[in-house]
Amino acid sequence: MPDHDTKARAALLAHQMDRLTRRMEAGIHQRAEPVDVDRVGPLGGMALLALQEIEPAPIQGLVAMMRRDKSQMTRLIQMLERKGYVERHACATDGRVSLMRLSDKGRDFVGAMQAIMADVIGDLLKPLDPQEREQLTQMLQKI
Amino acid sequence: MPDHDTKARAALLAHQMDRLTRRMEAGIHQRAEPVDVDRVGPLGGMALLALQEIEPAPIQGLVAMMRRDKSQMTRLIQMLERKGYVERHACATDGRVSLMRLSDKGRDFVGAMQAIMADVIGDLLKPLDPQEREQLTQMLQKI
DNA sequence: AAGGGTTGGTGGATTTTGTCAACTATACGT
DNA sequence: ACGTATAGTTGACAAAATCCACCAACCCTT
Repeated sequence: MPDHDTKARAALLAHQMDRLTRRMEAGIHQRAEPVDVDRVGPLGGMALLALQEIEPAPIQGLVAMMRRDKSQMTRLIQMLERKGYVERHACATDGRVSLMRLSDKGRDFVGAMQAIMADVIGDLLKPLDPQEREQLTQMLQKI
Repeated sequence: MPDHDTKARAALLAHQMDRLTRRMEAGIHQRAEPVDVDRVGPLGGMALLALQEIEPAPIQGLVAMMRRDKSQMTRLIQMLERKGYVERHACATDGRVSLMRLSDKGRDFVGAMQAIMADVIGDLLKPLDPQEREQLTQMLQKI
């Protein structure tokens, strides 16, 4: 009965991912001093991390990268800008886009955030040996 | 500079997971006939899937499994019960707990849902050969 | 150069999820 | 019998997601 197995395994995978994500967030929330995650929110944190990879970038870049609705992204960025984590300036070659980049404050945040995440995730991945971890990221990369 | 690499890779992993989750949900949302996911919501769907694995179970069971707040689970189950997907009856040995199990309608839903998920996930995992898929679920299992 | 379709970004409104604290009632241990 | 722990519920609220309409700048094609 391979059919039943396949079906159950797909659901299992989704469940595992959800669970793992949840544990990550919980771990981060726990270890991050309130000062650090000082009201950027988990989503804002992810956005800053992502932005660091592609800056300078238009909102559309983040939308594609994070797969969120664009309206959600504009509001998120507005918030991050208000709080001084990102800066924006009009694009010279296209009047519609405004390019975002991290401010110094934003860059500091990203550094701290990465440290925390490395800590938390390293912890969660303890049951895996280094080689497996490498495999895991590579597999996810392929997808 | 191994330190910088490690930090970046942790963030990358989180990002990959988030992205993959998002793609799953999008895929499911796309292929599910509206009738099927007929207002149970993504979370409700996951809950039914999870419940199937452990029924009959108290709410506390789902709370542990899905790592959500108990109040959230209460309300979610109430909704699912109202709509006829789950049934509850008092536990004989413990007056505090009420055990949940899937109704026939709930069971039908789970079957349909699993089929869709197998489809969607099978699609997303296409870049991986069968052996790798096996590895992936096993790794996640370890965690 | 002028229209028509496309794309980047915003705003409004609503729903779904998530969080935190208080509270009831039953169970359990001593 | 008493204090404490546990299962479940409720209220209030914050955060995240979704959907739709909209503007303005772009890019065509004619």
